[in-house]
Amino acid sequence: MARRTFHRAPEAERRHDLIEATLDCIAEYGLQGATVRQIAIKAGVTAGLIRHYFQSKEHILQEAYRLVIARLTEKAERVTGDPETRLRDFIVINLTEPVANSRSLSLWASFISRVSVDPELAAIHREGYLSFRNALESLLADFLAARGADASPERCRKLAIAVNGLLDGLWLEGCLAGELFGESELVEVALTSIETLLGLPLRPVDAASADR
Amino acid sequence: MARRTFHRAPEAERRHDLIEATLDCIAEYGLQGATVRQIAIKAGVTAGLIRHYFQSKEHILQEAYRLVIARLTEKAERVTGDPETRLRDFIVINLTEPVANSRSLSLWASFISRVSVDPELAAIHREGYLSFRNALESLLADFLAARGADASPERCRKLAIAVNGLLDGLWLEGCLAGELFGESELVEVALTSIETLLGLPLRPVDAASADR
DNA sequence: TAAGAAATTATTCAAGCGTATAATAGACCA
DNA sequence: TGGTCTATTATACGCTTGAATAATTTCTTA
Repeated sequence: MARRTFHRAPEAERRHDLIEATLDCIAEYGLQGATVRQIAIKAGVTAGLIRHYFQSKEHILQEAYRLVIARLTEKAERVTGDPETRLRDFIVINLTEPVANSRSLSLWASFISRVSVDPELAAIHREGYLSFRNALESLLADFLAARGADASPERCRKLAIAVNGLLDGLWLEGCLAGELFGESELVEVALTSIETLLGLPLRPVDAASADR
Repeated sequence: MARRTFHRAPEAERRHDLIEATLDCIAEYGLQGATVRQIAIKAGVTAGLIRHYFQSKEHILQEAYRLVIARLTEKAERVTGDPETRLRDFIVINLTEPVANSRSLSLWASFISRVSVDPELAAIHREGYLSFRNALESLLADFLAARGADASPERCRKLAIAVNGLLDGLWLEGCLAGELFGESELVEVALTSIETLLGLPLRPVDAASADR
């Protein structure tokens, strides 16, 4: 009865593969389907290996959540260019692939549902949330200032709350029922709504990207 | 070895108690913690009884989700009064207790994370979502019409998408991090933002409720 | 090329899971 | 009040779970 052959992988790579497999399991079968054995199968290893890299199942879930949050926020937080471009790109990125799709939502909701159970997950969540909102708030402040509009801290705070809510909500709608909306309908709604909220026009996406 | 005593409950009451216990378990320990045995303990019965009332665990979860959705939407969909009052109450209800709290979010997220796994849950979800958005769209149409503003179907659709997103997003923010906001800050942000989006003022909440 | 380190597999364990079935007792009606 | 129905308890079964440990194989390096 021959043992299966295997190859030894660098620690970082193996850990990453295991985390990726965990996310695949959660997206496909839900948190309940992300068992140690299923994750191992998906990663092409045996179950015991998971415990060699992660102290417990809780720990691999925490690492997996970190990766989910990073993927949801990293692109939007690295926008470049003038204030208007940065703001507009931020909006578009958050409402299009790969941030907005049903897999993202499945993963996000799975972890959110555990935030109230696992304090460590709650900490990871809070960090990601604050970082996202601060990024948005400074984008708004820069944009308003560049246009010579009122950019007082109070106004920026209120606007950040509203725009953050709008983006979160539209992201949710798009992920949950994307087929109910036209091609780029949600992005259009977001851009025109935010223009209205800020009281300032944003150049249309086409003209703007043609500039670059 | 004496058996434990018990009392026979009417079917409707017992079913309701079991569903309520299910929600308690999910809110406290997450979906994973909502085991047949835990639910039974929470309901003060033994595990076998659950199968007497529900065909399987899947079925009790589906019923539980129906209740969650009903509680999230029923109050807001029953607003009365003139168009402005209805719209404003709709907004306020969705962003205050008991709709907006961390328990609601835990339950909602738990089920949303299973929507992609269980088609029956997906159907329940879709029904609730469409009903909510239609209610909002007609509230907006009535309000715009009453004020003599443009209430064309296209405009109402776009506005409903935006306002729905805004409400969902603010609800999310409030549930997830309520302590980051002032007493009624989210409601204020929602009301002023929606005023801006519609291009029409809403009387403040105080003056309005004093009218009734 | 031989040896040692450790990454990986294989196996085992106790606990908990959803479900099935049999025994019991509460409640209603004759 | 006694008999009957069935809601409820009690117990058991087979599986799966996360975890622990022992056995191997791969890879490095001297």
